[in-house]
Amino acid sequence: MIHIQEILWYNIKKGDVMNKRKVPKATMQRYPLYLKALKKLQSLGIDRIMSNQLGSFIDVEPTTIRRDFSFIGTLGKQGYGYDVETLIDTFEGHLGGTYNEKIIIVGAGNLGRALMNYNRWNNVVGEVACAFDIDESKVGVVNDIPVYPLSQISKSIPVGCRIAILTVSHDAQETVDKLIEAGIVGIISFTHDHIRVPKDVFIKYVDVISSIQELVFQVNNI
Amino acid sequence: MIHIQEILWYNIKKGDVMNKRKVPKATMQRYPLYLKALKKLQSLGIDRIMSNQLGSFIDVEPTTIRRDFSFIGTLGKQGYGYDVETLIDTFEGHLGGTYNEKIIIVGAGNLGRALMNYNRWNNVVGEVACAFDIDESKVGVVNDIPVYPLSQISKSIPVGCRIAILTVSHDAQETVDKLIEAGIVGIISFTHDHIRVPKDVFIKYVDVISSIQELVFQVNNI
DNA sequence: CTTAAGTTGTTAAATGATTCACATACAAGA
DNA sequence: TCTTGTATGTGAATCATTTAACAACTTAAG
Repeated sequence: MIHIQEILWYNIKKGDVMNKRKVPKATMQRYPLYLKALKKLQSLGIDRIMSNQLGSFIDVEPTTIRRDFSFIGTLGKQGYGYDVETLIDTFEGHLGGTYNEKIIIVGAGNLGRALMNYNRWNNVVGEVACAFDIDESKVGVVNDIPVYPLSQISKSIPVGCRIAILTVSHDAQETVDKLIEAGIVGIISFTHDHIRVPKDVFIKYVDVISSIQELVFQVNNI
Repeated sequence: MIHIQEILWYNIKKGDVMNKRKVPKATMQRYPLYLKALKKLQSLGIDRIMSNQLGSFIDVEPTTIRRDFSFIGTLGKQGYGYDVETLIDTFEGHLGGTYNEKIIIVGAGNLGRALMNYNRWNNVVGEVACAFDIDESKVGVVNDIPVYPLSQISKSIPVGCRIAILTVSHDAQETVDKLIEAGIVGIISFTHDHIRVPKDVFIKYVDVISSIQELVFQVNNI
């Protein structure tokens, strides 16, 4: 004899837990694009959108968009489309739009300072809390952001800080090891070096040179 | 009766022309990584390598590496491995290592100037020939690189220039349209805007904010 | 020369991602 | 309220990429 509670539990499990399928990597890479596009559309006064309109706006198949959205939940209404504001709120919740992500910059050279002067951090992912550099002469303040000596990382790293932007020009691996020890679990690396991290730490490369090389390859192989 | 020439022709065609399969996108994205790793290994004095050694160095399956390499040609020797110098030469040939790629930077603000001061362009993909900015007050010279008014793009763009780095903060789409008109076929965009290009033009985004958002999503969904 | 050990390049199998196709449900107008 | 048109969300099919498995070949040693 099967108890009603078992049936309910089974359905809940099946519907909520088991359906929480792993989000494909390719899908994750498109989420920031969706958010970007939706904000643009909102700023143009659009408050409701269909998957094929959004698709033609960003060159993604409507059906790909619908499937990508479905990993997050049931966001649209059949026969109606999607509410732009709802979508933006949902995506911001997942992509750091609570604006309380504390980010540190490691390496206060040309690029590091350019990033500190970049004025679009707030209201996008959070704020740059502070920076670090191994060179004591770089210590000080840039655009209201304090720069500390790298040796003080474990003392000066903000509470709850998980993400670091790496703009050092030397000893990248060594620096990353220190960051992980200090509790960092996500790294954006601007260096052209390959860095090894444990598999519970995520690293993403923002590498102009690799991008140009890939572009040259594409241009040469039409 | 079949003539010997037909057999030879058939074999050549089958082996050389038909096997020139289209390189997968995923593979293209790994080529710069391979080149980077190989150069590192060479600087450590390694002149011969096996696919599984390289694989464990960069966390890519050896069999993926071998397949990726096979799109370019027969680069290794069975029972021996790969000659590091040969690999580097081959990849450099495909990825702009002839160092004669003339690159322009469009937008001479903080980021644009930081890129001009970045001193690792030479001997990697080519050189930054010049820069452009819509703001006449930015015109001048930065790190020996001339900065021209954007209005002069069609006159001042170097002959044979195919690749532009976009670091403008406004009117990205409009600027890109001008670049394409001036003969640019590959664009690295640092802007956070979505840009539309004809399908014979390639665009790659180097976008800190999207990267951070993707990282936040990953960190939140372990 | 012959054999053993080892690594590539590639065919075939497995996994991952995209697109098709359609049942389902909502919206809007009569 | 009913009916019609429309857009979503999702199994099933297709396409793309990765991994496994192995034949073919190279080196090196006896």
